Parts: sequence; C-alpha cells; structure tokens
Amino acid sequence: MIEVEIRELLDDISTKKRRSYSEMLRQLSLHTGQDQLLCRLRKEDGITQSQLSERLNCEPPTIANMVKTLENYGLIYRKRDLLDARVNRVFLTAKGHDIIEPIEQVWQKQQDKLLEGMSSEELLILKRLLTKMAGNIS
Amino acid sequence: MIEVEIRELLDDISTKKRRSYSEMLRQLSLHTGQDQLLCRLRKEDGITQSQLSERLNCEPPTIANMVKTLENYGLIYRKRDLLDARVNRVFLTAKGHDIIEPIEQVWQKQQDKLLEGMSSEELLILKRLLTKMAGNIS
DNA sequence: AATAAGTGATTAGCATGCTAACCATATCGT
DNA sequence: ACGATATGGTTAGCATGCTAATCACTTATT
Repeated sequence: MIEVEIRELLDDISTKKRRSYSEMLRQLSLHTGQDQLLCRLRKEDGITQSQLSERLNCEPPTIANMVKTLENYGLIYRKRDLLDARVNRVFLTAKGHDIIEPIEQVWQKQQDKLLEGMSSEELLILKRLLTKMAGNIS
Repeated sequence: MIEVEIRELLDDISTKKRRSYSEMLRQLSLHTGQDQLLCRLRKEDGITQSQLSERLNCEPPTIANMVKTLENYGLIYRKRDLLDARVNRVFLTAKGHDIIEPIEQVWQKQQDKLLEGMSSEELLILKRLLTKMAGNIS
C-alpha cells in the first residue's frame, strides 16, 4: 500500500530531520524547539506567552518551561505587562539577537540538504501536496 | 522563497502529526514512540535492544528507558541471551500483542486523514518526492 | 593465561512536551 | 461592591530523547 509507504517516509523524514537539527543546534548550545521560539521572538518581540503557545503549536506549560530555561541562558527576558498584571511579555536580549543568524543558517543548511537535486517544478508540486496535507491534518 | 515555505510546511506537518498521534495514543494509555517500538517488536519479536535502537533511529539509552517503562506497563518483557550475557532480548507479552491492532488503527486513521483527497497520481508523485528527501537527509 | 580493547546495556542529568491541578489577576453579573 | 467566571501562568509528575560516563561481559592480543 502506497499510503503506508508515505506515512513511513514521513515518519522517517520527521525523525531524521529532528536528529539532524538537534545535532546542529547543539553546536549553538541549543535544544530543538528553542530555535523556533527565539526566531518567533525576532519577528514578534514582546509577544505574550500564550501567543507564543499558539504560534509554536504547543501548550502553555511547555512555553513556561522553555521561557524559564532560555531566561536562565540569558537569551531572553520577561517583563510584566503594565495593563494586565497576569501576562508576561517576552523579549530577546542582545545575546538572544546574536544567535538568530546562526540559527537561520542552520535552517538554511538543513533545507538545502533536504531539497537537494529538486527542480523548480518539483518544488512547486511538493509545496502544493504538503500544503494539502497540512490542511488535512489541522 | 519556496524552499523556506516547504521547510515551514514540513515543520508544521511534523508537529501537528505528533500532536495528533499523541492525542490518539493517549486513549490507549501510550506515549508517542512507544507505538513504534511495540509494532517493531511484532515484526521482530525477540530482537535485542541495540537492534531496536537501529530500527527506531534512536540512541541506546532512549531504548533502555522505553523498554523499562513498557516492561512496567506489562506490555513487553526482557530475557537475557543465553549465548551472550550482555544482550537483552525483548518480547511482546500477551497484553502487548493485544495493543498492536488498536495502534495500527490509529496509524491507519492518521494516514487516511493526512492523505485525504489525493489522487493515486498525486500519491505516486508524493512518494517519489518524499523518497528523494528521505535519501537526501540520511 | 592475563591484560587490553570492544560491545551491549545502564545511570545521571538535561531539555522538550504533555496533562492535571493550581495560583493570580481581570472581568462580568447581579 | 462582591461573588462567580474567565484567562494567563505556574507547578508537579510523567515520558521521550539526547550526551557523557559507567558497568558488565566478550573477544583479541600478547
């Protein structure tokens, strides 16, 4: 069954991608997932934790833990919102800003490797099919 | 850049797939990854831990922990190899066998959802492109 | 035969990621 | 104005998954 093969391929790609990412990120002293949070912050600095939770597709406690860890690393800092004392707003530190570019290089390297040898036509088809899958699973 | 979009789509699919799996597996009182180990065991009962580590693409300590947990759940058991007293051979218990089918139903459901609305031609192309990617990343 | 090198598995420690339960603050309804 | 409800975060506890260091047993080497 071709469907089974596709599922297995996707599983395979997911795990290999994760392993490969984590190996590269380790050289930046980061764990997988932290890169996503940091780069999201570069786009939306000062975002709240619950917004981060939506953006990164993970639960509030996960964000709370990650944010605490990254704060200890000195890559981000938190500030209580002035209007609503419940919310934490999260910001990149200077050190946090400095690590964004290396992260994006990792992403670039990864995606170059992954898509090596694909024609622009194949890329278009791939994008269309992946978009469909992403929509199906939502 | 289309390459960036494809990488983002893949990330998106990976996380959503993982979340969706874990939700379904929770109803079987399993965590993600455990399903892979159990079904691998159904195919190769009595396999060693280091072999499991290769098959599942994860490190020996990870397997050691998973195996310990699943043994506590009563789904698998270990037996020391007679010829080589270092190796553990891992087997499914009756309870372990019983959970295979529900797991495979979860996989089936997931893959049906993921590939919904795709023509057999699209499936063929998708398989080809994913195979290429899987090869690239290895 | 005794020691060195190699291999299978484990332990400790860290981080993501989850659920369930909880705390703190805001807002709504009466 | 006050009690109920909703919302943003946190804590505790579990599991996967990793590395580094270690233990246990085998196999080579001398």
